[in-house]
Amino acid sequence: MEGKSVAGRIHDANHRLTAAEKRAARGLLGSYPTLGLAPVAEFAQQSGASSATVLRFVSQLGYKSYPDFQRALRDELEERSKSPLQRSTANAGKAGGDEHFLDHFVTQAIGNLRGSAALIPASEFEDVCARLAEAKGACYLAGGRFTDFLAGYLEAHLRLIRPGVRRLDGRPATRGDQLIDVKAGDLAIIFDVRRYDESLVEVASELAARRAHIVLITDEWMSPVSRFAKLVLPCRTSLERTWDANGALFTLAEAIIARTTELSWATASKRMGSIERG
Amino acid sequence: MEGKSVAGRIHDANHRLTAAEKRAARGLLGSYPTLGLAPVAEFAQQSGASSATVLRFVSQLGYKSYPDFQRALRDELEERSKSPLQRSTANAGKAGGDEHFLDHFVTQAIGNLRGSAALIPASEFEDVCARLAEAKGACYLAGGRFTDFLAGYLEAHLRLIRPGVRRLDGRPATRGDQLIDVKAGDLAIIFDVRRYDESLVEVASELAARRAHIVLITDEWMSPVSRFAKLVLPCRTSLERTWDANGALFTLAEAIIARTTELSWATASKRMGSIERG
DNA sequence: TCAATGCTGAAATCAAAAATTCAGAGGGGG
DNA sequence: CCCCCTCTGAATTTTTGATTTCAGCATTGA
Repeated sequence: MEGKSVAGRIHDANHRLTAAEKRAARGLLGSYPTLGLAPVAEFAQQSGASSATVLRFVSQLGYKSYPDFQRALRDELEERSKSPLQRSTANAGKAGGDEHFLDHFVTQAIGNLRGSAALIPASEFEDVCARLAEAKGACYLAGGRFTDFLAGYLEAHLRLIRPGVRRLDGRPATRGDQLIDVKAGDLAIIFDVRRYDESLVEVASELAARRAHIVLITDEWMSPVSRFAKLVLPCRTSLERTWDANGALFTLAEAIIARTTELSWATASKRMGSIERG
Repeated sequence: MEGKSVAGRIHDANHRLTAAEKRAARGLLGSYPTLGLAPVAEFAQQSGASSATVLRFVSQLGYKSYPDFQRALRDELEERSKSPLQRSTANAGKAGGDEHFLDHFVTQAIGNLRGSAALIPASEFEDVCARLAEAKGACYLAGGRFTDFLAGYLEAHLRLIRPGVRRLDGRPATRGDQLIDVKAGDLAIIFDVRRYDESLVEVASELAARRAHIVLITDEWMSPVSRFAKLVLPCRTSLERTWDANGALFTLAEAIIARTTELSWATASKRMGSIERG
């Protein structure tokens, strides 16, 4: 228990934590470790809890005082900058493989998330959500080889909060049928990332011809679909590996879901209620 | 002068500093920025100067108080951990709505990611990837209402790197057919999050009866499937909103894909190559 | 529905750290 | 060699922030 990292202790104590204490934990993990180095009052305010709760949280972690906890954070920080690579050899218990893989991967994913948030103008994001919330006309969804699952995920949620949601599947044979009802002003959300899908360009061009309002969710290298899109939301996906990471697109989809729900709460909540019961 | 880094200010002010103040500067630079985040007394002791000198030093740098100086250090630290492409776009917005929604959402998602990394033992993660890479026996995938798309995403990638990957769909009618070939030692990966899917428990129990090795990817509240699982990878999903966020599960899936690819590179790369060409 | 338990944050208390003061040390110039 | 000026850190004061307390609130279980 003594020599454990702060993040590790949060893990251990997780089940003991009360609701407000978890808020504190989340806040800290969200901007780690800086928030913990701030005075209690600021920590409290930033994480949406009271000072008292933060103190209780820290004490749950096993520190006997707040300054004690801060010292632990500083030590960790110091440790990390001393030995960039070998830091968590401390808890390198038993598994033979690369202990840090998950940590390292998650760090990169976080970088992509932050990068994406910076890449996407707030106004465009808001615009998309507002259009979805208005629920005028239909909303079509499509994705490429892998991103089709993102489209599916988004569709499954949007169906709950508004009517007129359809997914376009990839089969060229049925494309005509699927697009036949598209009207001017309908919304279309297309996911497309590198190794871009040619058929999506065709779909997009068809949608554009029918005056649909196309939103493109893509990677930093920009799918060619952007040519037809009214709004483009680019995400960072880079990874020093075989594959790119689409986690940022996924989180963007979830953000859209959350924001749209919020914007259309009055109607969406009723709708969801009736679906529950039905 | 205002927006300058602390280290930069030290450089600029260097000639103005007295002997003892330089000792303080040297100490801070020596373990930057940690020492500056400590209380004055400790800073003083560690750097071999008195508290008063440290305070004078800080004031020379242009900060109006010690806490003010510490805040600058924390801000710097936070800034540094932010992504390569950053703030310029962040504050460029002009939309009327909730400017910070996406930023805020992303911050929470990051918290969930970090929390998940802390929650998942490296050994279990490695174990799952190693089993996948071995490619002995078949690998079944299943998910619930929303998480089915995660299962699909994982499946689409795993198919590229190893044989014997199947997805179990939700229809009870075909369940018998799907499970008929399950053999002892086969791998099964099940996704299940809150509002847990009852049918998944049944599937899991059937799989367990056939001695499959069940891996469960779930949220912090633990799907009841855990009863049958050999390995559980829990992720943080909490959000102060209507829905939980599954971004951490998604990223975990991507991490599994990346790690498994790495572990089985010799065989996987050939396989992927032939799929490309075929 | 109502008690009981436990969680929560506002306010009061208390401790610690930051700021200030000042006597004396050190060092350079006369 | 001595005086004067500047720098320095111990001691003191003041301010800030950590801790505790407690009344109200929510949640759970009967």
